[in-house]
Amino acid sequence: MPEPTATRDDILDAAESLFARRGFRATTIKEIAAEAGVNSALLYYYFADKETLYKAMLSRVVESLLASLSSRLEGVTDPAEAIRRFAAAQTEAILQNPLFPRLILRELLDHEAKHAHEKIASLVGRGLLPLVQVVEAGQRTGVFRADVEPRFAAISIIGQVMYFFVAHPAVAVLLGADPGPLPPETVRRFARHAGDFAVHALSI
Amino acid sequence: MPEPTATRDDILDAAESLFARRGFRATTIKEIAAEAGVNSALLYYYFADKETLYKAMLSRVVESLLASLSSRLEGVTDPAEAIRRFAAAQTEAILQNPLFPRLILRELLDHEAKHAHEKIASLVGRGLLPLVQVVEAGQRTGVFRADVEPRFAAISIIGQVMYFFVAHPAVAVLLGADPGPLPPETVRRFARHAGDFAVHALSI
DNA sequence: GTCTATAGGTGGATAGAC
DNA sequence: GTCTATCCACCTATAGAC
Repeated sequence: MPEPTATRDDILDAAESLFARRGFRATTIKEIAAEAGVNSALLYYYFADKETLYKAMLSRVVESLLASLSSRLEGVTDPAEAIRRFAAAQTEAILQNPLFPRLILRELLDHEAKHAHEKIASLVGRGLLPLVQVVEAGQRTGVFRADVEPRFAAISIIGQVMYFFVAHPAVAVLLGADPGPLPPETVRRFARHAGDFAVHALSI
Repeated sequence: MPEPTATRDDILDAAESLFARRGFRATTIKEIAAEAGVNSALLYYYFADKETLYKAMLSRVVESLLASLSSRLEGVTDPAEAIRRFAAAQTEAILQNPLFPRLILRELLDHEAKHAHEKIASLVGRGLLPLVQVVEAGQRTGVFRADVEPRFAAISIIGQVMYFFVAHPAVAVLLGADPGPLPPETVRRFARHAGDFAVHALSI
């Protein structure tokens, strides 16, 4: 792990914003440099090439998301409460970094372009699997229906929220919202809805 | 609407496959021509430029999806049954054209690049809104909970299935599946799960 | 309708001064 | 560390022969 410097972080910030909004291929080194306020050649002092910069950016984002998620989920034991908390935590983490869903979805969509396969495994292991285990725990204690595939349930829970953010243009039209980002109240209302929706779906 | 010819359709087919797998910017005119088995200059005989080709491809896909969806949903009156049918219909339409979720998600992610804003409105009006109305109908007849925002519910229902397909690399890891596309039985099992999940979530 | 050839532009990456 | 200047590859799009 190379030690962070102010300039290096500026470059990573600019890369994060541009890669999220336009995608890997549509973002140029010169654009990133311009947004970071540095010369484009300087990017090659900090990163070997565009791909390496992309991977460094994605690592930083994924780590910060997983850290944010797990810090919000400590010490919850009741399964239903854990599901609601998960939806809320996922949403709060995204409100903190709104670029996150786009970066992950782009990575999933572009998986043929190899990019960063290990990061996906990391997200599954530390993001999806804990949720699967919560559902299984609820089934063991008898509060959740036994005829639900726990892994399918985890996909349903996470999918609702991810789709809400990624489909933002469609969601905004459906909700009749002004252009631009949705107000945080609306986003948090959806998060509560998603938690309720999942708990009702799972409960006996 | 230009009249279809065999060559034009070959080009659209190739464009569909490549744009879905790699995205707009990462796909080159020469690749599309090669996959269609024609010379790259020929693409400019049928389409004004790359953007026009992209829009024609997307229109064709969206129209065929909406047609496939609505043909599967005719004459269903019971709201719970309509929800289950919707999840199944969405899944069958995707099995018929597996590229569809990626194309739509890419379009949503790239909306800043203008591309085809009208197609999103069309998908909302003819894909999402009918689902909202089903939820509202169920609430009126008292079979669905009244304390659910129908538009949020529609997002949850569609989001589950879209995420399942788009997050395929993560889903495959979670399910411990072989590389490559998931077996149709697994996909249909998820579709049934998604329908059940939503109906349980909505029912009193 | 379909091809060859190529113009014109842009992007990733490097060399080397400061 | 940061910049200027530039090379080379590749991509979109057009001109024009067949």
